[in-house]
Amino acid sequence: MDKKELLREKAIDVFAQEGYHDTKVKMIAEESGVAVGTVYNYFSNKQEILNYIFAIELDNKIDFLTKVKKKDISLKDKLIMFLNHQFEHLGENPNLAAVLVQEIRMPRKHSLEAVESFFNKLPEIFAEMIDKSKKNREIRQVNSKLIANAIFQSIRSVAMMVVEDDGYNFSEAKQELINFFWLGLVK
Amino acid sequence: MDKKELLREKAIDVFAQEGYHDTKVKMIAEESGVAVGTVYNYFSNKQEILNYIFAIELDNKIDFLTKVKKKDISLKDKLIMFLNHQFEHLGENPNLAAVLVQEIRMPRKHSLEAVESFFNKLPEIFAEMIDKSKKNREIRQVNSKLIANAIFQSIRSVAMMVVEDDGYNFSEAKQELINFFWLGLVK
Amino acid sequence: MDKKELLREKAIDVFAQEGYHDTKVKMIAEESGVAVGTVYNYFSNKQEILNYIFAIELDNKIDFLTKVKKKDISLKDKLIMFLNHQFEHLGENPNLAAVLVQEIRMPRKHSLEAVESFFNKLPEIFAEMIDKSKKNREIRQVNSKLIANAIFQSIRSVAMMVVEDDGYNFSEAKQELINFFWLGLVK
Amino acid sequence: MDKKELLREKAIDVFAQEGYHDTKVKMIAEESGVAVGTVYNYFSNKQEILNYIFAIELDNKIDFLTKVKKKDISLKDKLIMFLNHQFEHLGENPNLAAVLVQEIRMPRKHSLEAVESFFNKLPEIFAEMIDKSKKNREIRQVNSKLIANAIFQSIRSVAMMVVEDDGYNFSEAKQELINFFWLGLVK
DNA sequence: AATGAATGAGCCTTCATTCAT
DNA sequence: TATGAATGAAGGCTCATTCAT
Repeated sequence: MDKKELLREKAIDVFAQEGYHDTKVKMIAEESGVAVGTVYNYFSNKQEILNYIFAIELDNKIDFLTKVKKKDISLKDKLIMFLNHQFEHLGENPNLAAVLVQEIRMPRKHSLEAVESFFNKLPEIFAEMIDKSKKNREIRQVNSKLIANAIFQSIRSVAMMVVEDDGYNFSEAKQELINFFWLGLVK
Repeated sequence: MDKKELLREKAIDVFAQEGYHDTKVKMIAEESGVAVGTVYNYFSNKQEILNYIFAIELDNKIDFLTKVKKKDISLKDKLIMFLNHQFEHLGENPNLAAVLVQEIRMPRKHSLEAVESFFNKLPEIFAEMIDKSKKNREIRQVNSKLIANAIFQSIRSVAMMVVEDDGYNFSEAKQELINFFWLGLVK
Repeated sequence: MDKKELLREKAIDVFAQEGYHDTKVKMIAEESGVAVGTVYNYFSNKQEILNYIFAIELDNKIDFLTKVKKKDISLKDKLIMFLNHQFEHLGENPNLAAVLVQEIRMPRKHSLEAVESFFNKLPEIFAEMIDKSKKNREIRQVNSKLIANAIFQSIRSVAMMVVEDDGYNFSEAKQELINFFWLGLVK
Repeated sequence: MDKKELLREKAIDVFAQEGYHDTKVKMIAEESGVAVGTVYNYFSNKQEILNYIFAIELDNKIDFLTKVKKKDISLKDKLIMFLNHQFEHLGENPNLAAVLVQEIRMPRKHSLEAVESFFNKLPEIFAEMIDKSKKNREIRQVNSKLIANAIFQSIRSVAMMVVEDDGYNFSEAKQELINFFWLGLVK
């Protein structure tokens, strides 16, 4: 049994429930059925736990996006693929969604490496996809970075809404966003 | 001299610089040139300071949005008005922008009243504006609440980008967003 | 009432009783009748308390030795003056004696500033006194620094013996040391 | 290969480098190339490691001093023999010297058996040698125990100086001390 | 209204020690 | 005998909040 993975999963639950700042390391330990000290055998401190959670997601998403980026399909289809992947993943892990959304980049202050990357690298890849599509004359001329950010944040926020509020379902949300984005982009 | 207002302004600076959690009440007192005890003569606790900051902004924005909502102009023009107002305001108060963006809603947990409202009421008003426009057949049929949220978060995130990164200017950002949103909405 | 002085005095008692490492900051606080936090209003950390104790003694002793050094009397009389001063002071503060003796210089490792100085500066002044006496042909040619150290440590150790063991009295110890040192030095 | 001996030697190195309190048992294990658990197969706890180091030295020195004591030679020659033995030994094991000097007796508190003995037994044997010499009218009447202590501490402190500071050599230090002690003692 | 010293609950982290393998 | 992951008691330190002046 991979204890680090166990701790990561339980940490997600506790962070989601309590918020990072109100989470005591002891809670994560108890939730995981281990002693506090054990947590520190796998993470050097509390921040590292959060960082690790983001690092895993970052890897996961970068892998996926990089693969999607290379595909010879329309930007719209790429967006669809990402939204599918994203919403499926978060739908299965609502607590993870909560953690990813609740934590924010601390502007002007050094924050955790993986958290920082999460908010920089991912929109960057989006921007590259948009750029490529611009060159292909598939979409109109837009400021790629800016629009990539807007899209990235929209997705995050809508994901949260859906997870929080039972009135929504992922499939509807997905359709809405795709249409919204696509019409906003297409010539 | 209104001391509460002084404290609010200095608190914005410190929160922006340090983040809410890393800000010590003493920092705000020092920045304001008063003793810690004085802070507690105007705010019952640290959270209340943040809450007050959001409350002021919330009032400001609700007032503005309510007025805009009533106007007999197109949704696009309403969006333009809001973006103008928003970006002007934040451009003059980059630290305020940082505070408003850095703080996040704490899902599933009781958070501060005004902060909560900020993230609920404002998108709600947006949604109402969108609804109205839908009825007028000005725009296509969209899930108002969902799209309102996406727009609201996009604006927040782009505002932050512009404030953080000198490579952007508000006027360009505004134009990009308006086009993006409008094309995404219009029939 | 000078609280820092109160804390210093109580800290001496607790350090003497328990040893520095076994002393909990809470013990000092309780002994002083204040809350833990109060200790940290006067000292930035536990080490600083010990450092302050040494700093005070260092100042005291440097002042005294510097004055003695300047006097136009024999080295023997200078030693007598120092021993008188030293043993009187420690006789009145046995706990202080215990603290000063129990803490030792950590060779090859950076230790506390005042503690470090205590073990360097004081023997240095001794060495200077010996040097002067050597030049006056009052005593024989010795390695001043080395002998100064030997004398300094002898005094420390004997002071401890006397404080610990009721079988001795300061006056006898003083006489013994003076004779021992002096015969060892004189031509 | 005697593992207990290996552990003792490596422990001396680490204690010398870090000081007893800052040494983690894990460091000793790593330095020795074994697992932490293994350390506990040879020593019941951390204190026992230090105690064992002192016990070995104590035995060594008691053996030597007892033999020297019995010899039919002058006290001066006995002191010379001890200093020779001492400085040779420590010169070959500077880290050992550091450990023996850095640790101090904890007055008024139960400390480790061998450490305690080290600071009591050795000066005691010295005192006996001095006593014998006093009876033989070889030296003047002195308080044996007190002077024995002074000598013992002087040697410790000077040994440390020499080990620490390359400016000294054992042979010079030895000569200085012998002269100093002897003149201080002789009629 | 202003002050700022005092408070003390509470949390992160350490690390000597254990014990199942 | 050797291992090293697991343990959990314990302590240094923080900082929001209070309140006597």
